[in-house]
Amino acid sequence: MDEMVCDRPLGRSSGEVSKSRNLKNRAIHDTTIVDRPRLFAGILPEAYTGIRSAANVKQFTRGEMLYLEGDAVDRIFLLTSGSVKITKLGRGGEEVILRLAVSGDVLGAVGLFSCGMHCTSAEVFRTCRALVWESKAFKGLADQYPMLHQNMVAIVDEHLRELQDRFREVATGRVGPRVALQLLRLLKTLGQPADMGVEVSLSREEWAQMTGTTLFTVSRLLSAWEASGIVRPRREAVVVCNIPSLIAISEAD
Amino acid sequence: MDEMVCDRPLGRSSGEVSKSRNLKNRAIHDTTIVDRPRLFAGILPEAYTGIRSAANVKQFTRGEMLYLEGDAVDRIFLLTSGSVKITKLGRGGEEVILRLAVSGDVLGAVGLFSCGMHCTSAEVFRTCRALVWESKAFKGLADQYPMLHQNMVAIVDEHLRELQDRFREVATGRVGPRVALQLLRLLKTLGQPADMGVEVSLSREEWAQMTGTTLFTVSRLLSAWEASGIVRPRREAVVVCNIPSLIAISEAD
DNA sequence: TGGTTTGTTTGCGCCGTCGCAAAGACGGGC
DNA sequence: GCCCGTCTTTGCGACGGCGCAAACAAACCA
Repeated sequence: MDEMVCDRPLGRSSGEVSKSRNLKNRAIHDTTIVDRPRLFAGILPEAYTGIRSAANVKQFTRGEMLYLEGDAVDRIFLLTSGSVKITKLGRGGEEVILRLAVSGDVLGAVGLFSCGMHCTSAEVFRTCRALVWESKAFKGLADQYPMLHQNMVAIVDEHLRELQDRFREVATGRVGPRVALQLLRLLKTLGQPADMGVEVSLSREEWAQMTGTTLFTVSRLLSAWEASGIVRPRREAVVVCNIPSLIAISEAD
Repeated sequence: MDEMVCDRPLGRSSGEVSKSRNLKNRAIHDTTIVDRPRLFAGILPEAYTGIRSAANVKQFTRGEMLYLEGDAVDRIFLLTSGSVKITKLGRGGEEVILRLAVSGDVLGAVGLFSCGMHCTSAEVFRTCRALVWESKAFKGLADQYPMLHQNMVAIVDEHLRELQDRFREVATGRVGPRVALQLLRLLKTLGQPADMGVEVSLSREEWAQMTGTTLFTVSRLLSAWEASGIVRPRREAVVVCNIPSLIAISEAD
């Protein structure tokens, strides 16, 4: 019943790993603050409890669409497990993946306070659970706790910064370094221990949609890297064996 | 002394043109609300006056750097005239242009509330004036007027949405449509009436840096479009003559 | 006014990447 | 186990766009 937000596979986006490890023996309400999703950072524990109780816990299975590009924002999601693919379509049907949301990420909140419409689609990638607020209720909460707006600024800005990096890469760089870099990025949020390495489960086409290339080119790259012992290509996944080499490739040229 | 924020060359990013035109005879304090920069939307006029009085009015000339990638955020700028080029560099020195800020746009405010660092550089493009707040003072204002945070969410989200579009274009589309589309976009914010058309002042290299290509390819495209009577290439500028044709090109493929 | 700097155009050749097609590998269902 | 659908690999061919270099044009300055 009490949804925890703590099952990120490897690492943590902020640099607080060592900190929370050092504090593992502290009081319970302290750890609830440390493991709190960024959206609710700085909210008092009792207020946090109230905010959470205004949400319904729901589960979604792979392939389900949480919302579609163009929909009005009617629900706000806070992922507590699993992952969600955030995509955008072109007129010709070409689809790009903007990011993969994981546990602790919030979906829809930002759009609610800008134009009120989703400009992306959200498809469940790994079966996930989420806290779900009605948009009207969430608006009320945001009015009550101004800190939510401040947190949203930081969250959107982080998304913007990552997309700025990827824009620069796809605008000026070659495919190899881009794919290597994206592989390294997703290792941190989606990587799972596998035989002699870390596995990231994305199909060739999905890697292509993240990096602005084709599934064929991705396949060829992975084959070449396998020959060098850097990765082990799997069906709808890649096992990374040699991270330093991958970093070297990502910095080439 | 009283800086107005109202000299956008053509059009307006929001859809309020007809509205403000219909209300042109209303009381003065109403028009100050209509022409208010988005950052201060929803702020009471008297509070707005106080906020503005906390800023210094400064002028910057073409080529000046307002801040550099990696700098700590120490000043917040609100442009009242001119324009500023927001760029990002790669390790190899390749530079991309993320956007061109114009009158009414705010620079630095978002970074102040996320990581406190600039992740882009800002170079004055057309000599500009700006209201400038010390970051500490601005933080105090944001605490005092929570609406500022809410407005910042909408502002960053708009930047994110535009970059998402451009990311999709550069990731999946061809150069021609991209350049045409960017030409149409900047027409709205930077376009100035010229002989039989609208002029946008950007060099070939800058067009390339906005669209993820090279100045040579841009030059070739413009030459081809000139042969069709769609544009008139100028030194460090392009005059657009046939907008519908440009739209057709941007939607091709 | 003439020289210098900066920006632009255009030709030519090459290479990275795409696009398709066919074959192969893997997994799921019955 | 077998079939069938989906995903992946690889070869081959083509082409869009890049990179360079040289000529050209326009502004700037003395």
